[in-house]
Amino acid sequence: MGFFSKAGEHAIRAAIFLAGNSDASNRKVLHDIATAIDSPEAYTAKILQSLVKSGVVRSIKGPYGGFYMDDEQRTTVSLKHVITAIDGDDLFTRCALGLKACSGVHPCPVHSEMLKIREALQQTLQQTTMSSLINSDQNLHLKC
Amino acid sequence: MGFFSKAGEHAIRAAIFLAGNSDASNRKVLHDIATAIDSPEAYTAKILQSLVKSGVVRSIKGPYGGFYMDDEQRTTVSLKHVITAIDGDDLFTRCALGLKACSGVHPCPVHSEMLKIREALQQTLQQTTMSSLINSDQNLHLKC
DNA sequence: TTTAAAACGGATAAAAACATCCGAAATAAA
DNA sequence: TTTATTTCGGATGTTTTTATCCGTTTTAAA
Repeated sequence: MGFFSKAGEHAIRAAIFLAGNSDASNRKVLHDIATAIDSPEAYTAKILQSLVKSGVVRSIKGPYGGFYMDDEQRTTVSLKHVITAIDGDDLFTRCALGLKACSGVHPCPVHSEMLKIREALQQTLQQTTMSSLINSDQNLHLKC
Repeated sequence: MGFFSKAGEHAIRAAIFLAGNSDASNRKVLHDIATAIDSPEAYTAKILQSLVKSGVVRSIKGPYGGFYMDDEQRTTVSLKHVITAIDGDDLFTRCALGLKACSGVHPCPVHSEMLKIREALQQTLQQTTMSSLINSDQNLHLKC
């Protein structure tokens, strides 16, 4: 895979879609989200449930319910929040060679090289909030 | 997972071990490699076969045979060669959101952000040759 | 209060990644 | 030439990830 798992990719697309196309009084229903981001509906349901639990999006049950992202989440939630909610933090913490004991005091042969990349990635994902994404590009495309 | 698949992690450890502990007249046998890098033996066999096919290491069959890395490979082979031999180039080419049509002219919402990280990673992996690794650290530890 | 629409949660299924097994081919030494 | 040692390659098994299914819960409207 690339940087993220497939579930993580679905999650980011779903989060961006909700950031740009929903709010507390304009909820989106699972079917519409899955269609908009071109992801399998049932699997997207699971992923959205995880995002709700981790506070990335909100949901309301019953008729006229659905998923949405509120203004606070749009400004607070970063790509790092989204991806760690689904993939965990292996990308930021796991030794590139898979060594359990790898650390600053006991580094693997590629430790310092990878640390730089890792920190650049982490910083980019942290500073990329949902609002920064939807403001920088009003024509977000999330499928195909 | 982290940046690389588990197979990719095994592969890098194996390549570094052979770079630092073998040459054309000092081959290492599968069992010793697997032990040295703390990887499952049978699976390591498969991975080594891929590395042989892609020219990262060499092998000789029969008694007194084994795997090794020659001087040319030590200076030529980079971490990028090793990892692409096992994981392919998804890490360098796949859209972070999994969009098929993502590209410079039709970018996904995180295209430019991820491109920078991707290029930094690619450059780091390309310039990190096997010889640079074993020269910079004579006490490579590859297990635990 | 009944009905219908939606998310929720647990069970199951399919695909991919991870890993093992074993016979075949190569080859060095006895 | 026989034997033993090693990699090679195909088949198989296991685990994790990806994905689906379906009954339950919530809740708004009729």
